[in-house]
Amino acid sequence: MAKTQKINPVRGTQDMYGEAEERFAHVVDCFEHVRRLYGFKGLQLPVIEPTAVFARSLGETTDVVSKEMYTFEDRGGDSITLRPEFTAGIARAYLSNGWQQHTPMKLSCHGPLFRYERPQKGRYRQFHQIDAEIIGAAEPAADVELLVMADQLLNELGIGNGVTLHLNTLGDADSRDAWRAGLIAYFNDYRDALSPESVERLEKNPLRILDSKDPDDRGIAHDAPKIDEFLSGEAQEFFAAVTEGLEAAGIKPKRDHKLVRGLDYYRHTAFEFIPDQGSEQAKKLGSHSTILGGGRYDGLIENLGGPPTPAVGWAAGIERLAMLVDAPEGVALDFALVDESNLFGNLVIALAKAVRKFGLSAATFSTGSKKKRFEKAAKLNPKVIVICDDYVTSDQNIGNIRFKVRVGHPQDFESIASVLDQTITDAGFLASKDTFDSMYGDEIKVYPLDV
RNA sequence: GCGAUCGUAGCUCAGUUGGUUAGAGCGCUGGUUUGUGGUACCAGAGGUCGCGGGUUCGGAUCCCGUCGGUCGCCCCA
Repeated sequence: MAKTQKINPVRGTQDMYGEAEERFAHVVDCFEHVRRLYGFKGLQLPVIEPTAVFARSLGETTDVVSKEMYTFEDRGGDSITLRPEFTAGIARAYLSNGWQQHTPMKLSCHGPLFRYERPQKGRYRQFHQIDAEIIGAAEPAADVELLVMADQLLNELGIGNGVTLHLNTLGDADSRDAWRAGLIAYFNDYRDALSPESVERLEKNPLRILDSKDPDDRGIAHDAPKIDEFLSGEAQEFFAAVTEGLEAAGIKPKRDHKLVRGLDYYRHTAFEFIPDQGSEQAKKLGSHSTILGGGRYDGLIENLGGPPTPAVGWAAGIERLAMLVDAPEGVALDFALVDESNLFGNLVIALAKAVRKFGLSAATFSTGSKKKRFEKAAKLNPKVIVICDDYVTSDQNIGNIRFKVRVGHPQDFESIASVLDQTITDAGFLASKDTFDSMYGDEIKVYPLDV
């Protein structure tokens, strides 16, 4: 038969297994824990949305919308898009369901997102984020709560050290527009000195010149007008309140005048948690090392046709966080049941079921040579290996099962001994502890109740 | 969309200036052995050297193309 061609995964997707999967799951578990501590409700949202949800909210001209979305027509002719981010879908759900009645709402979710980009380190076409939002809260305290929560999350993940909160304000709509105009005027004078990319940005997204990686651009950007020169009194007060709130929580942000956000709907607070240069964390990540970012998006829900509604939120890439997290300690298997029984074919099944009823994990090994069975069991490093061996005694009706307790976990010996005793009885056998005396070799004779 | 780099067994890789039947470790299968077993030893299976062309007496090795991975630019978490 001709060899069929190997099927490759879709570019930018990954199959997670083993340690990678455990790290990923650990990040999600930790997030679920922390968001509950702050009273955020969970959300499950569709992965597909009408294309308009993103086109309207993110801005038609952004790269995300113009060239990075997975958009297709379904069989009914509707334009459908695989969500490239969470915020817009959350806003849509808020409007679809009339959740105005519940404001302010503290919401969280996590799951896959899709962007048609060139994959590289820490960046995939199907990627995953955790996300937290507060909708319907105009006060700076909401921004602060979100940031305090993010800070706690990073600390509980064990990656808080070496990561700094970079904070900026984009002001209200008027401030932002004025700043933007000021930046365009400033950079226009340096047009010839700017990198080609930045000249293009001058047209499309002048704020982005500020965080250009080009050394020449950086020099020019250094003296660019700062948002502070354009902030309205109200915007200043708002930002001051956020800063003071963070101080009260013991968080020291770094004011970053060059921090902007890519998407159009951001107002006021903008922030990113970024690993310090040269830190261990920074080395593990690729070129773009922001691990958690967000801000206030008071204009978004209105863009989607809803009433003016203030909102703040952040999102973090799970893959990126997972790269930084120490691998969680594997949960050791409690019981490995090696089937060497000839008399009782289903012995290990009964024993395993009984063990699990105690809330202990059990795995059975019934295939391959007897040596292989044992080796496979031993490799999992279980707390105890039970060899279900038997032999016929003189009266032809009695089996004998040997138990061996591993040396690696002697501290568990007592509890395991008692569980074994009970388990064996539950499984329909009589245990006699005659020889169950030492930590090492340790046999129990077990007599089936009913053979 | 642009740039760099890599592509040899299931996995991680070695293959020297192109030269006889392409190697190792791990894993897998079987066996021997060690006082009751995770060890050690032996053996076996598994590769059209990403794919297609070219140069050559001869290509895993050189050239071109193509596909795929990785990293970077753009953008973003």
